[in-house]
Order: sequence, then structure tokens, then C-alpha cells
Amino acid sequence: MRDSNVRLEHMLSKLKRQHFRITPQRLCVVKILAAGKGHPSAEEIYAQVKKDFPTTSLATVYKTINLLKEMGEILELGFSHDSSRYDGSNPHPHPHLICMRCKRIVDFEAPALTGMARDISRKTGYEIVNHRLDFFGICPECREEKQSG
Amino acid sequence: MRDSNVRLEHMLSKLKRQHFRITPQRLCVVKILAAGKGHPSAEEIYAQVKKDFPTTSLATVYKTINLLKEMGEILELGFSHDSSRYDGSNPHPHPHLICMRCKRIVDFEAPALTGMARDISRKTGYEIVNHRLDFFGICPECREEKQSG
DNA sequence: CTTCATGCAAAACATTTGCAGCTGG
DNA sequence: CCAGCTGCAAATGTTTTGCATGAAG
Repeated sequence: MRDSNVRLEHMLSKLKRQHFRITPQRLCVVKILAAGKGHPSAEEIYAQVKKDFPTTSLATVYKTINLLKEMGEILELGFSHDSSRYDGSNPHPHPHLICMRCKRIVDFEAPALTGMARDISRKTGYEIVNHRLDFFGICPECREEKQSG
Repeated sequence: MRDSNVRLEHMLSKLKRQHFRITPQRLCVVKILAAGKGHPSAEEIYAQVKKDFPTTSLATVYKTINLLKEMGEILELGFSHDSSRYDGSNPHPHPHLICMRCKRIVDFEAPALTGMARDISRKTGYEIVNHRLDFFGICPECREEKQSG
């Protein structure tokens, strides 16, 4: 709650500073992402926004998501088959643990990665600007269900 | 060359063993993937196959790719915005280094990852079955071009 | 007031699917 | 022969775009 309010204020002031308008729909999308509850898809955000603003369109949701993405305020977790999921709580690259069954995504930290990036840069001459690490598996809850059902 | 012939024979015998037909188009796709030259997209494979079999369709290429994917013989590197790229030389998960400018992809090894997966499994109770690590950056060649052009 | 955002519908794009006809084993 | 493959075209699912209308600042 604490952190998410900080993130919300941060995103809003950044938008204002860059002279983007804070419309009710946009505010709603930003709130959902800043709250950092889970890793919603565009459709999930859309469904949430429609509760308050029933006329909202999915296109508007995508436009706001892209705005925040370009500002570096949210992390897009894109998948080639499923739709993208968004992480608004921590826009810096960090590993994710993805349940292949229920699609839940959880964050975790791996400080070793930045060192690894530096290593690779030195060895290959690449300038590393970003990275992504996903672990795919079955979460404890889904493992339970698997055994019984 | 040596390794790629071994991979080709391996893939072909696996296909035969499972009673899949080795059609000329299919053979051609398998050859390209087994050769392990780069990380082609479906379109690139398609363009290559059409040189020998001009009537080939993209759908057929996708069907063969999916077949090999299901058999665990190739690795799909899916991206949400760009099209997927395929790694036929080493179907076991391994990190990739991706140039954001020229889109070239190079493989590398990171033995630390399997240990990391075990760690996560122990800490979170997840059963880890797969992972993916990509580093995004600019390759030495593209860095050169950047400075001049 | 003016510019930017919205909402709709259509487009874009990669990938998959249904199906009639062909062909490898 | 005939199950399985091919090639076409149409469908799919996600995301983007063009444009007329509407509202934020």
C-alpha cells in the first residue's frame, strides 16, 4: 500500500511533467498498474477499468500502457502465444517465476544477473542494455491439484 | 558441419521412428534447422525452402516447425512483437544474446542457471520445468555503425 | 479554445486451422 | 492403397492505427 502510493504519485507527476493529460480512464489504468497487484494483462486491466468507466475501450488501455512503457515506468512481459502481462511495481528488469498451469507470475531478485551482464559485455563486446529471465514451472497450489484432480 | 549432420540424422530418425513422413519440403525445413546456422524465423526458413520447392507454403513450414518443437528437437525463441526465431542446434534451454539493432542472436552457456533453478524450487516450492534468459544489447558491429552513421 | 485523448472500427501481423487433393511408404 | 501431408484461403488472437467526436487544461 505504502509503496504503491509512492509509485502512483511518481507515475502521475511524471505524466504531468511531460504534459500528458490525466483523464479519468488514464488515471484508472495507472492506478491499477501502480498498485502492483499481480501482473495483469491488457484485458484484465480493461475489465477492471470498465467497472468504473463502462464506455472505456481496449484501445485506450493499450495506449496508456504504451505510454507508461515508453516512459520506462512499467515492465512488459511479452509472450509469443499468450498476451503480454505488465509489471508496474518494479520497472527494472528482474526475474519472474511463471506457473504454466494457472499463469500466475511472481517476482524475485537475482543480483547475480547484473554481474553476469557485465561479464558477457566484456567477453563479447556487446553493449548490454536489458535482460529478461523467466522460470517456467508449476506452483505449489497447482501441484496439489495435479495429484488429486 | 560434423555436429549439424549428427543433428540432422537424429531428427530424421526420430521422425521416422514416430512414423512421420519425410516429404521433400519437410526434409528441407529439417535440414535448415539442423544446420544450426543462426536462429532463423519461419519466414526466413520459408524463403530458403522456396528456392528448392517454389510451391511450398508458409503453413507447411509452420507445421514442420511445430512438429519438431513438440518432439523437443528445436527451441522456440518467441517474442511478443517480432516473429519467433528457432534454434535447431541445441534444444536445451540456454541463454541468448540478442542485438536489438540487427536482430542477430548468439548462443552462450551459463551453467549457473540450473543451480539457480534448483535454488528457486527449494525456496518457493515450484517445480521448475523450463527457463529462458535473454540479454538484449548492441553487437560490436552495430556499435561501430552507430558511431559513424 | 486548442490540443490531445477517447472510442469505434478497421488494419496489421504472426500463427493456426479446415479442407480438397495429392503422395510417400 | 490410404493415412498423413500439402497448399490455399480463411480464421484467430493480440495489438495498433485512422479518424471523428469530446473533454482536459
